[in-house]
Amino acid sequence: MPELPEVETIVRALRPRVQGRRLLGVDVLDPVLIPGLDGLSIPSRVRKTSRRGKYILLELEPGVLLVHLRMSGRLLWGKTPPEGRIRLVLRFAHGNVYLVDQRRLAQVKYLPRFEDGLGPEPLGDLSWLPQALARSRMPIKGWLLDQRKIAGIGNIYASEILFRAGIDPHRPANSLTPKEVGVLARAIPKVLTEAIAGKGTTLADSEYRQPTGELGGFQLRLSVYGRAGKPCPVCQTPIRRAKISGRSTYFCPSCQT
DNA sequence: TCATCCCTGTGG
DNA sequence: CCACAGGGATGA
Repeated sequence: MPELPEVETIVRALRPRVQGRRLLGVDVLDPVLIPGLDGLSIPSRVRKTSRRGKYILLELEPGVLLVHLRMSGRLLWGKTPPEGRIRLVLRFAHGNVYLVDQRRLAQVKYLPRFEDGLGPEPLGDLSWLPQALARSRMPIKGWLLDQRKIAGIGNIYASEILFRAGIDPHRPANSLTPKEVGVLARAIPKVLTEAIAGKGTTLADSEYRQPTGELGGFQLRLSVYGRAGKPCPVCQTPIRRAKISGRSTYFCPSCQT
């Protein structure tokens, strides 16, 4: 479930709690293979806490603990175990990080170093965007979801970004005009930073929580995602839902062309 | 670029 | 019962 804004919210909350602290132990409660974990020597100081795309990185001494929450993972901070299916506990002197994961799809790895095939971050320089889009015939919605092309955008924010940019999600990436690419390049960081400011999106049936257990707030600001049949906030035309790149996609058939 | 799978739960 | 859920790897 978590996309870049949710992961960033989680990392920002965990950083002051674990960065610079000594990781005293790792308990694996769900019998699922966690690659490399047997090579982790404890205790190990957390040198740095960061995000790359939708990955959470805890840089240790040595190596890096990588967490990807996939669909239903949560990282919760506390002194006592929270409700839910706890898969992993990272123990510190003053509290613990719990990985709770209903669907057990989350991935945890301990690697000597983080190497990724991820595309550039969407909050950085986007001057490369026109060239990259010109090389692809994928529908722009699917292109935004492809982590090798741009890292961190997921299904909610792909719909929200394209609404903000006024671009039909079906459009082939290479069909966007230079002007449209410019509008898109501004919409991407705008939507994502607003969502970070809102502490992420917690839908009604969503698993996402901040590490404190609090809900996100950006669900109140969504324009199209999950709103099929409801009026477009700009022109009142009913929002439509379609399947693009195998995922539900929401858009305004009037504003997005 | 699509279907399929991973896993579990919920809602129609 | 089937469809679907904010992700992504894989193989055709």
